[in-house]
Amino acid sequence: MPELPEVETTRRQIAPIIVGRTIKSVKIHKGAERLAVTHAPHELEFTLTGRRIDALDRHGKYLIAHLDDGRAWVVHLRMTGSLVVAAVDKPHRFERAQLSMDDGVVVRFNDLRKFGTWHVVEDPRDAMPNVGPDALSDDFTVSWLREHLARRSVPLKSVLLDQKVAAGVGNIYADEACYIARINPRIKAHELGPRRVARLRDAIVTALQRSLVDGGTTFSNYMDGLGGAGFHKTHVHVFRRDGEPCDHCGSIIRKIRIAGRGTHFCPRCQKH
DNA sequence: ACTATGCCCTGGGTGC
DNA sequence: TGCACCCAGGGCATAG
Repeated sequence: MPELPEVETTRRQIAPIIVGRTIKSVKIHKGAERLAVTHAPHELEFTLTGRRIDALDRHGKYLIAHLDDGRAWVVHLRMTGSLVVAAVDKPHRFERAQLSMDDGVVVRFNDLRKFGTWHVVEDPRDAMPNVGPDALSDDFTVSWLREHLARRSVPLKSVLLDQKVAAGVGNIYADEACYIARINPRIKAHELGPRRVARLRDAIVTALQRSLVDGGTTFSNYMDGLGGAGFHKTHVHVFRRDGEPCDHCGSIIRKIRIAGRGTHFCPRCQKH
């Protein structure tokens, strides 16, 4: 699942290759029409064609390509998407769209489950209306987090998945952050005191930064901007490690369900 | 305003 | 080998 570290890894890899280049052609494949949110597929292809990419930014899990006509091409990889730059060779099994750049480089959008989205908008914020500060930005402060936790009575895990609260955090890093902060993901958000909120904020940043060093986490489908895998999986503490011993205390990692999401934690290190 | 639920989508895994 | 079923989950729509 591409979350902040995976999307940022992709951005860093493909930005040097596509920024400054002009899009020569775009093809959204049959069956992947839902990819195009703001336009009909052929209109979106037409809209992108001939545009130069002036910058490639990221906010939370969104990639934002700034175009030379002032608009923005906003890409979300959702569950199984990846944006891969590759020399021309045989297409990936789950390729849903393809761009050719003016220097011959081909950018492939692969997405097994077809949940990914493309917007072309005047203002990138129009494509991500419910998104708050990026979790690795200076705007993601302890006081911001405290404010949002204080008015929510749902489990902490649910709040951490809310992109309005911490853009870029998804299921993997919500679990990892709770583990690093030694907080039970089931605790009601408003029950967290100031000290633990501060610890949690640091743990979120730590979890994301550690993964970024490894190029993100690949469990099954995620591939980075060059078609490779992230290797943070080998450094994950709890996510999908249920049944295995905790790195710290040796207790068996448990898996429960919170807000419809698989949630992993150490019952001893994260008692409360 | 907050909370809960269902939907989208398809390969991989399991059980019979 | 085949078939039915369940699971994974980000973000949105909808209802309460």
